[in-house]
Amino acid sequence: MGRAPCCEKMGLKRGPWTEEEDRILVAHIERHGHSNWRALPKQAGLLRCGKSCRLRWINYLRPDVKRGNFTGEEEDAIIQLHAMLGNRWSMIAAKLPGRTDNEIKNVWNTHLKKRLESCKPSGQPQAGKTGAPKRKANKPAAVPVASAAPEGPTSHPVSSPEQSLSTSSASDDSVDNTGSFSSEEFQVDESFWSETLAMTTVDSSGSGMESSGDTFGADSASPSSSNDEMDFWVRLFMQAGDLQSLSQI
DNA sequence: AAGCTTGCCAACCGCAAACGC
DNA sequence: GGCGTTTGCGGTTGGCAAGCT
Repeated sequence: MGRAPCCEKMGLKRGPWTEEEDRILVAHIERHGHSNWRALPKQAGLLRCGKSCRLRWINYLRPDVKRGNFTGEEEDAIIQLHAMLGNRWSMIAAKLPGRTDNEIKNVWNTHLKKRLESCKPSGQPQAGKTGAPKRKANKPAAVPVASAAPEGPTSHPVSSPEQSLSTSSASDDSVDNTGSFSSEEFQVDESFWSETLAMTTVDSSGSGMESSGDTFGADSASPSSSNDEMDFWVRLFMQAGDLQSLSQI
């Protein structure tokens, strides 16, 4: 909001969107779609840059965007995914129907990160905070082991939902120091992600979550049920467990 | 009641990948 | 294959509201 303007110099508007602008953008996208963000504002008669329109649509105006507080399950999912993926917000968002990367990023930075830090010994670096390379699009396999399996014993890249933070207010210690999963014990490699993500997208039973690419399409299906979400996590954890066993052979 | 601090979140920027010619 | 343009992503900022002194 207060940086060097990129739109202002072209006479374009910046800052908070008005209801009128929202209406115009939604109406235009409903009628013509958004094949070309750059041309869209001009066609719609908006004094905004395409980037701004895109962001507004994705983060706020899309019909499938879920508003309101995050549920415990969603927070757990974010924590787990962040432990494995690092700051790949778009990938995390793809696994949380109705949530945007921006929203997840905000929740992480304002709530979850602090919560996580408060229950780990000082000096422990945050999972994936620095390790993840910036934007390796569509390449979950690129998750470096270092970020996928945080070094501290307090982080559990893959733990059961019961171990998750939001359900452990009285047992933060359990998240803990016992280290049932150490970085040596659990390492996520490329094949893990290829297989795991493929499993979630191609799941023929139909119980998997949506594919990461289509989850948020304006015309995508409605969000999956929480049962499906739980199913996803159960499968993910089981898969992780299987791979661990195999790696020890 | 007023001033100050802190937390939240919408929106912006820069960079890099993807795309098209 | 090279180059310019567009899109998407992650990091960061700053306005506002709530809480605190």
